[in-house]
Amino acid sequence: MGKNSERTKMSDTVVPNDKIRVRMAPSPTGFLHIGGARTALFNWLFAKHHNGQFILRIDDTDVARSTDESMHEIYTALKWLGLEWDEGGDKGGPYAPYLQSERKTIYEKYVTQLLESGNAYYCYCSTEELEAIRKEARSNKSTRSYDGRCRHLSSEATEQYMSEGRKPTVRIKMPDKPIRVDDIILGSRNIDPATLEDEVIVRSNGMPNYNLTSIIDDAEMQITHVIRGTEHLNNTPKQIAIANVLGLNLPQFAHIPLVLDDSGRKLSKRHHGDLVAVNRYREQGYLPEAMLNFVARLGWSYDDKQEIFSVAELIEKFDLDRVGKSGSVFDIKKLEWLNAHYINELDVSARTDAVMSFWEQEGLVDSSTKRDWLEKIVEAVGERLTTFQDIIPQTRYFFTDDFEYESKAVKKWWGGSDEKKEKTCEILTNLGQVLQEVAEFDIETVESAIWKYTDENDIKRVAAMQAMRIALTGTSFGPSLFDIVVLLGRDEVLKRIQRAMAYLSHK
RNA sequence: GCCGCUAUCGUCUAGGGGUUAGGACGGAUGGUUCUCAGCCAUCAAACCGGGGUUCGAAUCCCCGUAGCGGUACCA
Repeated sequence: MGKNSERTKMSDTVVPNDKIRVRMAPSPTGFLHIGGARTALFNWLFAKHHNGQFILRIDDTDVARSTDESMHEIYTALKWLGLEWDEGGDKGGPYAPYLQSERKTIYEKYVTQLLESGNAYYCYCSTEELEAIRKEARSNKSTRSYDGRCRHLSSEATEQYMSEGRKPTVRIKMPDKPIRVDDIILGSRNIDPATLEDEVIVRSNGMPNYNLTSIIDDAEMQITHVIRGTEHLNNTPKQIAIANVLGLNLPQFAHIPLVLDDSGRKLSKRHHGDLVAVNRYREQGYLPEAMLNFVARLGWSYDDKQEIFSVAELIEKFDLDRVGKSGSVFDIKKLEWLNAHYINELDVSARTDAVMSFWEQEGLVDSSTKRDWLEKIVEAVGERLTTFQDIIPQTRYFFTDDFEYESKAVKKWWGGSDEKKEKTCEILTNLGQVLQEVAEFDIETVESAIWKYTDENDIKRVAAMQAMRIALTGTSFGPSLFDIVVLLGRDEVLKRIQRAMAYLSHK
């Protein structure tokens, strides 16, 4: 497999009897966005493909920003996508609890160990002091922004700080030997210890930090592979250093490239708002299959022929060795194409089910609306839906005649001049007459009657049809007009033709 | 500033010393039809730059450049 052979080898180093365990570890500080969904998907696919386990851990050590609401939104999004987890979240499991905020005593044990072995120390620097240190380091072109000055605090200094009431943080002492980082996707490298600084591992409020909790939990929860975004790449050596000192087993790492916006920046809640929220796509009438298929192809490919992958195929074919190294732009056009594809694979009944809530939301249908009729509407709409919410603009006129005539359409097909309008009125009148007299109001009869009229009177089919289409729907495009006519019914059609003629003669 | 990662059509990507550099989305054109969508056909569109290595480089190496990520008592 060419360039990826090295990676393949690395992922194959997993002992086959070892059950693969991966995790998704979101921080509940907002909704799940496209990038997070992809991280979840890659983890989930990797687990499913290798018959392993997918764990959902909630990294909520940031008390100030974490919310319960966010956590539940993440659950909803993940469940909608069908990325069910084997352990964790609201589900529990053998390594419970899975909320880091509930695992404090576990971390405390390790922190004590670190402190006692001299691998961590208290740091009394204030935020302001830290900032000054950083500024200084920057102007000195230093490779780190904290100089480790509290490593060797005298007991007098410590007492002094304590008497001032300062609450210390705990910092990890970084090693002075290079750290080797092996990454399944990115390969191996050695990190110069001069670039590693003594990270804060416990906040002054007593809450431990990500770099500590993450690697501890990965070990405690027997995680074999950490698959996460490359924004964590620089955290990895720090976490490895901590694990080494603690004697923890290391997972294998696989950093997946970022999902970017169309100007090449990382997708984030902060900059892109809920434009990138997974739940929003659900609300807009996207199908989870489309979303999954789309997101899977961001950074992963199978070969040069296949774009459409069912979930089962994804599970069968996905592996880390075909994940690329460079970021990928989120292209909504492609998502739309995929969504249309998956919608069109649904039968009429399933499509009707899917579309129902949108109609209901708009107050267009209620329990008395006939299912049979609705299905026929969906059938008439055919392959015109990109998302389910498209059903509203495309079918509103079936339920109400309270619509405006589109001015562009009016101008083009009803006529800009009085003369043309008169002609249109004449056609409409005759069409109304034809429809009035037609014996059976079904598609075949209506169609042949109309064609008979146009052809015998030397009227262009398009002109007649478009004139009537606007009268019936207000727009110049949509399903087959015969479908519309029959679905609307004779009375409604005649009524709308009357209304159109009134409009034409008054203007 | 410092550290790191990355680099094939506009976008997602295949390929990986010798290819007409392939596919898909999007775009354009034509066909089909009562319109639109769809479908079918066709077209335009790419190896970041410079040096090496080599008979031959988009592919390997080096150096640039650019973009991005990180640089928090966020994750």
